[in-house]
Amino acid sequence: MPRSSPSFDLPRLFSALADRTRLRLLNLMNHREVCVCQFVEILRQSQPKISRHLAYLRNAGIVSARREGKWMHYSILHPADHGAAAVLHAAFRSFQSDLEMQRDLARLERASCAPERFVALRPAPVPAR
Amino acid sequence: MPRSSPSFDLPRLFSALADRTRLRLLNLMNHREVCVCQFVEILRQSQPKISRHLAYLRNAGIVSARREGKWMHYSILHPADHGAAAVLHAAFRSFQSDLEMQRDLARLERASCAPERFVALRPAPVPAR
DNA sequence: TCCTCGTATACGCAAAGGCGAATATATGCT
DNA sequence: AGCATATATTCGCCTTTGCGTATACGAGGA
Repeated sequence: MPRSSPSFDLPRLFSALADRTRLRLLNLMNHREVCVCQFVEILRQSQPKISRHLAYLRNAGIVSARREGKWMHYSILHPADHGAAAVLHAAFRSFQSDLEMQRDLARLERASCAPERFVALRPAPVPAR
Repeated sequence: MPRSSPSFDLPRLFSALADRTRLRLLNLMNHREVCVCQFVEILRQSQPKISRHLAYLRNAGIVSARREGKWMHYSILHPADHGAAAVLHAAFRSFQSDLEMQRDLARLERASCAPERFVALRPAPVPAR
């Protein structure tokens, strides 16, 4: 039986949105490109977990990845389908009344991927032989 | 760790929308109350399957049920949260570009729960003893 | 080339979801 | 009470999802 639906795969889109961690990731990507290390630092979740959810969003076609040296930068990929884009937009708007989402955004303001900030915490170099 | 989110449970809402059968049910309930027998007839799916998905929507809080004699009538329960209501509204709008959804609505126009339509198909009465 | 860092994927497990088939519940009729 | 109809729930099975842990990959620097 043909689906006869030229439109977006809506259940797939909704599945991608049906997880709090993924919603937080999308919220951080709203209007800007975000690096994986920033996601990890802001959400305080393990790197594999973050990476897996980003892969899920990528497979759902609502996020794109760009490599820059060792770093991966993720950003929203707005669906071509108008209805799907509207759903995504409504989701973003709903984040405005969510305190945790706003807190995440505030932390993104200060977050930085620059590892120089942690130089002082590095272990002492191994003595030369 | 407190969620600190007074808003709607968005992942739960999106989970409820992450199934094509449930989206079709919601589409049929748009602007009108629909009887279970109509769902079964229009979607051509088994009654337990329809009933299970309706229960899922009920538990997610986006549908309400009303009993009328032997029949159960379901209708949309718009969320109080503005963001969640907007998401739901965007979902409904996206149905307009989906051929199967429009076909379902067209079938709803003709569908009726009245069993009188099938009187002619009933077996002959058992002869009196 | 080796090492390190940032990121992605594989593995094993537990929980959730979806389905068909069977069964239970509720209402109305006789 | 007994039966038929409309709907809901249960059960067993399979697939999917989410997670922690471990490991692989890929780029840059020594």
